[in-house]
Amino acid sequence: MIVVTVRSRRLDHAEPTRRALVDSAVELFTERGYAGAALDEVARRARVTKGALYHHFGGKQALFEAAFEAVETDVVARLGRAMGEAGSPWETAKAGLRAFLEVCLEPAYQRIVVHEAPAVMGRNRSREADERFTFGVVRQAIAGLVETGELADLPVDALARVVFGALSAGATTIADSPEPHSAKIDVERCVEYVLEGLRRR
Amino acid sequence: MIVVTVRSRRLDHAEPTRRALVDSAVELFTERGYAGAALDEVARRARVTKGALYHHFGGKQALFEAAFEAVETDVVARLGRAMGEAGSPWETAKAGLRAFLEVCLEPAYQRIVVHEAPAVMGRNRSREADERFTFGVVRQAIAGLVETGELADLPVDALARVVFGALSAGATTIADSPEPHSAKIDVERCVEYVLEGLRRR
DNA sequence: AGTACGACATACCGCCGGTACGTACCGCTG
DNA sequence: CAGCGGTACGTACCGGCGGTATGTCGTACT
Repeated sequence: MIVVTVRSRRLDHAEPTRRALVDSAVELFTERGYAGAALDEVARRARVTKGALYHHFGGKQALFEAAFEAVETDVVARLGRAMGEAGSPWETAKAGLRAFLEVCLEPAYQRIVVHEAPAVMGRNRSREADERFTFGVVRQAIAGLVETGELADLPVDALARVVFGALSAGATTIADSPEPHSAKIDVERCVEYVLEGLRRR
Repeated sequence: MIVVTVRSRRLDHAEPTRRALVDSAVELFTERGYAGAALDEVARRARVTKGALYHHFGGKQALFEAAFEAVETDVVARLGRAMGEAGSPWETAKAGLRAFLEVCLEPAYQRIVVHEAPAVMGRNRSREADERFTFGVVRQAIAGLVETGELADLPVDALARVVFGALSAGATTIADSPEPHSAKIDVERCVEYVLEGLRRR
């Protein structure tokens, strides 16, 4: 039996508005944070009304999570490209590190994923979501290094969390620094030194 | 000239209500987060009205910052006691590390300081505030270790931020873990390994 | 005793998230 | 092609909550 799923033409109309809503949500949440962004204005920027918004999303929180996913999927894709070009596992990890620091400089990632998400979605939901995105990438890299014996034999989960925290803090430091350039040099030195210190010894 | 400042008896009445407000603010912000805590209920738990609240504080944000400071000062005091008993700088640092992980398990610190503060107070204000409290302690410890040559010669600011991030992430991991006990063992192993890796080599 | 001021209480406004309901348009069926 | 059901919105409204303006009571000071 062959089932041909025909995309309704109505969906061709519905999806663009949905995407427009997510886009303006990412914009406004980035600019003013979760509490500061009014749903009326999110809808206005997408040139629809709140009715449309509540048709596509369950509420403000659901809209935020959609924005969160949009940002994360984009980031993960770029991280994948940056790491795919490297050779050895160790080189891959370092390439990922640098790419991740770059990503953390972007306002949308900083505000939505790093700062607001834990408070808005709750710690557990935020953690679970991260698992499927950026943190998942870091975890994979760490796991690979531990398996191949490059890194010391430590519990992967805990190690990945600690390293991820160090990376995020470093990135935040760079982003908020009055002199991002020199700050980035300092942070990269520290992080690389930390990673070197983790090598099997 | 001798000036005797006589504490007005009115202040003896005003300060207890102020403290009661801060206390119930810490409670409610911990339970329901910043957005979920209604000022009316904060006042109600302190057995006053919103009028009293707005007499003592400029607004919700100011109240949050007062709660933030209350939590942090308490934590710093306990950290100081825990570290004062140790001998060498290295031992002091390790004692501080363990004490800090303990602190991070407390809901009030987790919710108010770690998760909500960056979003509520803004990243820069939150960073500046931290500087005067918990992060200041960590920074001091790191600076001491670098000066005495125990740690590698890295930029202190960046290093302190990275280590602080690693600690916070580790603590969050423990707090949110389904099995905090084993998680704590894992995290402590990782963090100690990271610190060992930072020793001058 | 009168007065000034601080420490609250009360009443009210405006914004915003959420809900209920109405409407236009599309695709399907007989 | 007429009628019908359902989807994709728009409109109108409610309620909660942060913030403000104003009133009141008690204390210290003269």
